[in-house]
Amino acid sequence: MIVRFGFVAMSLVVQNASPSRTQTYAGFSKLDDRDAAIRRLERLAEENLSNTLRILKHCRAHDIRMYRFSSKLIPLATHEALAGWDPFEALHAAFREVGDYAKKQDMRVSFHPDHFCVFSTPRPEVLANSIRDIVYHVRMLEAMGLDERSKNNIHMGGAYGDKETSAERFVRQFGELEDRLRHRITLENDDKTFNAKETLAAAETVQVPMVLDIHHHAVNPGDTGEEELTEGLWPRIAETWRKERERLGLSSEADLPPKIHASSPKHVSDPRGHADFVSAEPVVSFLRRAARTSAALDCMLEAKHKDAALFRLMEDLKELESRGEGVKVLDGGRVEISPF
DNA sequence: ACCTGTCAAGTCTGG
DNA sequence: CCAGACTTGACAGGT
Repeated sequence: MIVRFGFVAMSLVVQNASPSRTQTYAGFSKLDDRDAAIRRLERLAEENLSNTLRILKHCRAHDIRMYRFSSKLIPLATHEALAGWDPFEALHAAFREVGDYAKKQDMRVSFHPDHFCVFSTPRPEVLANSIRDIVYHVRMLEAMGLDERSKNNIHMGGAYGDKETSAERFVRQFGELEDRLRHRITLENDDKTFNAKETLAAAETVQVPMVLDIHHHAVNPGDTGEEELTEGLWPRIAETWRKERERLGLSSEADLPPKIHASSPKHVSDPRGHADFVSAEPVVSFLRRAARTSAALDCMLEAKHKDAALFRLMEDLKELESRGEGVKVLDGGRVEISPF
């Protein structure tokens, strides 16, 4: 199985390259020239996009083929008070340049709208905000000129005291989204409410691919044991991706491999928190089992130290390779994992 | 230059 | 019923 690794949003290696510079609404409304204030937001967005491009070039230089964009590329993008503002016109060229570069380097890119995007919510205004947030993220992918292989990963949301009803509400409300939005979404198991089995059931029902977070699974496994995860759930998760490839007319698993997230617990007292780095052994242990089913897989690292954690993991993988642990570091940032 | 409280947004818990 | 925790990088205002 061929595995590629990626990291999230910012680089700890490239200096002064934040893709998430912003402005508070309090600061924005203090400026009395509204046009100038809006131009300032657009200037910040251009700076964020130009730093995003710098990070993509850094990825290319280090054979990193997977990256998650910051959701904060455009400051105050979905704020109520800026509802009439369309930043995409001014940012057209900047978005296109980022997208063109990602395509040229054949990078897998994505977004991860954060916890304000909740399709299980019983509150109509929260649902409306969630749709607005998804539209914002989809418009960014479209402005980059990226096809539907590039997606926005979300969680199902809260349980509100009744997880079953909540899951049904998720399926109903999510199902009402137009195809243009639905085809841009993946579903991920979370660390305290919807576990891997429940998330997979929902993903199968609404027909979107599922992203498996193996750290979330470790702290929120439900009744799913390790054996059932790799022998029972993983083949079904891989199948959600096969269906998506079929829908997109892609023939090879390498064209859109299943995706997982990996991170390590911050501390025994805070097992849900993300550690600075990622321990290689538990990840390799999962990958070797997944390799029974899959020929390709992409793994997003969610570590505090971002790309620095990725570089350290690659060094640790080389160490495992030298000990004959079923790992082989290839060129192009790819790692070959042998099944066991 | 550095430190600390705050930030647009949601949900859950505990008092 | 409401305040605070959760989580995160960066702003904003202070020294």
